[in-house]
Order: sequence, then C-alpha cells, then structure tokens
Amino acid sequence: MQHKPITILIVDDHPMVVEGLKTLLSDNPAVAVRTHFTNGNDTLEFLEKEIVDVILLDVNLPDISGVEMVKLILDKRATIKILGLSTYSEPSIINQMIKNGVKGYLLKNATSDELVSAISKVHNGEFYFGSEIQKILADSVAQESKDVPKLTRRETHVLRLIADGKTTNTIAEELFISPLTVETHRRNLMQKLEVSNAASLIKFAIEKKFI
Amino acid sequence: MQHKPITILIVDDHPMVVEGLKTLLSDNPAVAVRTHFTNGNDTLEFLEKEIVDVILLDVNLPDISGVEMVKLILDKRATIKILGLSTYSEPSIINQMIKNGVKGYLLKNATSDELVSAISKVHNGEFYFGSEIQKILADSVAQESKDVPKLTRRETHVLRLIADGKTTNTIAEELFISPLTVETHRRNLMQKLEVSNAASLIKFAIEKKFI
DNA sequence: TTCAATATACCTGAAAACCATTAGAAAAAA
DNA sequence: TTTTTTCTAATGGTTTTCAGGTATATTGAA
Repeated sequence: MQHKPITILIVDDHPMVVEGLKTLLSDNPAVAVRTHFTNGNDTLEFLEKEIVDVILLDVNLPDISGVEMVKLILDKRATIKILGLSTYSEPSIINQMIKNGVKGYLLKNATSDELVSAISKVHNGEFYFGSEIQKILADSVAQESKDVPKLTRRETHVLRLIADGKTTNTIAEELFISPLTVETHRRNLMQKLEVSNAASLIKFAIEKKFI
Repeated sequence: MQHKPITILIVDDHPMVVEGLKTLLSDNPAVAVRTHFTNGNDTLEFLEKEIVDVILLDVNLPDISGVEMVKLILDKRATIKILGLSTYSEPSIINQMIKNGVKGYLLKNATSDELVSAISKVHNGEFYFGSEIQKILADSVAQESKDVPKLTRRETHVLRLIADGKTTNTIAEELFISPLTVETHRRNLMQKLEVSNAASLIKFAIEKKFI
C-alpha cells in the first residue's frame, strides 16, 4: 500500500546534522523532507503559511529555547507532531519538552532505523522515546518523588543567597526581614534537606541548579 | 592545479553527523572521505594498517575519550592531522586536546565552508580554530593566569573534605591531624581564594571541579 | 647544606551559625 | 469561608567559624 510521504521539517542549527538527517531520510520514500531552518523565528514564520506532518526539533537553537519552541509551534499548529532532538540528555529539559507536548525524543546518536521508526510512530499519533530517554525519564520520576522535598519560594530564595556566600545579616538586609527569620529559613532548609551543615546545603543548591 | 584529494577519516558515534559530514564533503573534489568509525577502538585498529591525511574526531566517543584518542592516534601515526569536533565547547577539554596535539577544533554548528577550510588548513600544516574556540581559549588563558592561586596538595585535600560537608573534627580525624590544623588550612584557603566564609569556599571548590 | 615553602600545632576573642521551640500574621488552598 | 501553609519573628542557649598572631618539624630545591 502506497501512502503519501510524511512531510518533515528539520529545525537545527548544525549544518552537519541537517545534512545528515536529509541523507538518512532521502533513501526512504515514506518520508519527504520539506525544508529546514537553523533557528526558531524562521521556523515560526514558515509555519504561519505552511504546514508539515512532523518537525524534527533540535533543543538548542540559537534564538529560542527548545522548550519554548514546542509551545509556540503547538499554539500555532496543534496537529503537528514534534520530535525532540538533542545530543546530550538533560532530564529537566526533556521533562519540560514533554510537558509542553513533544511526541517523541531522540538522541543524535540514533540510527537511521530509529529515526524513521520514531517519525512514523509519532506521525501515527503514538509516542516515541528511545530506551535511553525512557531510562532518564524513569530516573527523574523516581528522584523527584523521593529526593526534592519541595522548597517554598522564599526558602529557595534564601538558599540561593546562602549559597552565594552571603551572611545571615546580609541576606536579612537584602530581603528586608530580620536575621532571625533568615536563620529560621536556614534551619528549615537544613531540616528539609536532611543535612547538618552549610556545606551540604550549598552542595545541594549547586547540584540541583538553584544557583 | 589538480592535487590528489585529501583523505579523510570520520570518527563520530552520531550517524546523523557522519552522514552530514559525508554529504557536506561529497561536493568537494579536494577531499575524499575514506571511511568512518563510530568508536575509538575500531579507529585505532584501522590505523594499524592504513593511513589518512586528516581525522575528524568527535570528542565524545562511547569507548575512549577524545583527549585520550588524540594521544593514541598520534603515538601511532604522528603525521596525521587531527581536527577535533564537538557540539559544545568545554574549555578544559579543548585545552587538553590541544596539549595532546590536535591541529584544529570545530564546533558542530560549523558551516560547510568552515569545514572545508579547516580541513585544508590543517592539512597544510596550519592550525585552525574557529572564532568561538579562539574566544574560549583566550578566556581560559586569562582565567588561568589570574584566578587560581595554586593550592598546595594538602590544601586541596582539605578543601575537598570541607566541600563534602565534613566538619573540622571529622576532617582532622580522617587526616590524622589536629582540628586546629584543619582550621588553619581553611583559613589559608579563604585567604588565598579571597573569600570570607565557608559557603564561598564550597562554591569555589565545586565550580573549579575540586569535587 | 642552607633556605624557602609547606604542614603542623596552639591561643584567644568576637562574630556567626546552629539548635529547639513557640507563635502571630499573611497568603494560598480547600 | 475555613483550613493549611508559609513567612515572619522572638528567646535563649551551644557550637563553630573567623581572624589575628606565634611557632616548630619536615620537605624540596638551589
């Protein structure tokens, strides 16, 4: 049975990758690369007038973040299936992309087969996440549920300032609150995070990207 | 004037990039991609018997680190010109690669022109570093010369332990020295690093990869 | 071998951080 | 609207850090 080919839009600022994708997909009659863009704005402009079936979207574009792009594209064209594409796998970004509506996610070390399979899956309304991505997702879910004890906004703010090396008094001045309050926050932070000194607190802050 | 084409070996575990490079280079009669490998060991095995002019070497291979690869390749075939290739630019890695003997460095968002130009330059015995890389190198040199005030081995060790969240007494026990000595080290560290509290000390330690 | 750098150790006082607990006001959630 | 959470603040005490200086053994390089 002969279908119309799936039309593809490539959005990636790496010429090597763009050419690679085109080459990898050129053998396959089931897909047709319509065109490509190297930044977010051109892509959005194109989508004002035209439409494709699947977008291969690099996460790191020079102008607009991948996470933002997903939202903007789907606001405009809700039916387009977006397949995220990145070199390394950052759980938080992947999570956000999924929250915003990507239908699949590929690492750039994916094989030609994976690529085609991912495209046809998302085009059929299914999801596609490679085994590596699935592992990351599982890990991040597991971590989220146990690790991070949900800091309040104020606590997060105070933690950031503590980790900046600021003293209790400085923080108090900066936030227009009493040093005693700052100390209370610090103590609550240490309790929540189950640490017993400032060092571990700062380590936590840096590791969890609070800084 | 018609030269023999420059023979190229591509080493990268991303099929998309490999295909992209091949496509980008296929137009140009001055270069000829001999073959490609997706890991370090296969590459080294190949180089036992064969030789090429220029190797396009991805920094992040699955088996051997890029830095190590440069050394291993040049140990075997000192005349080969190696052009480093990576998506993101990590100063320390780039520096190490250069120390080990790469003749140039490209980011994967390089254009086709840059790519060809880089290849021909390194083949002619020149160096090639894109403007972004040059900026990184300049920055890292500038930083190195002023920032890091050369900690002694002991100080580094103590710093690591402090940043691990260990108390003075614990550190003292662990190193079989007096807690007072640990405090002295801490004090000297703070003086050297020009910070006035433990928090900043830990931040320094983490940022400078002491941990 | 001498000298400089390093690692070790100690003292002291002031400042800051840490611990435990309580509690009212404000904001968010139910 | 009521309930819960969060933010604020205080008391009072203990521990740790910070900053000043001093001093000795060890090590490595000139």
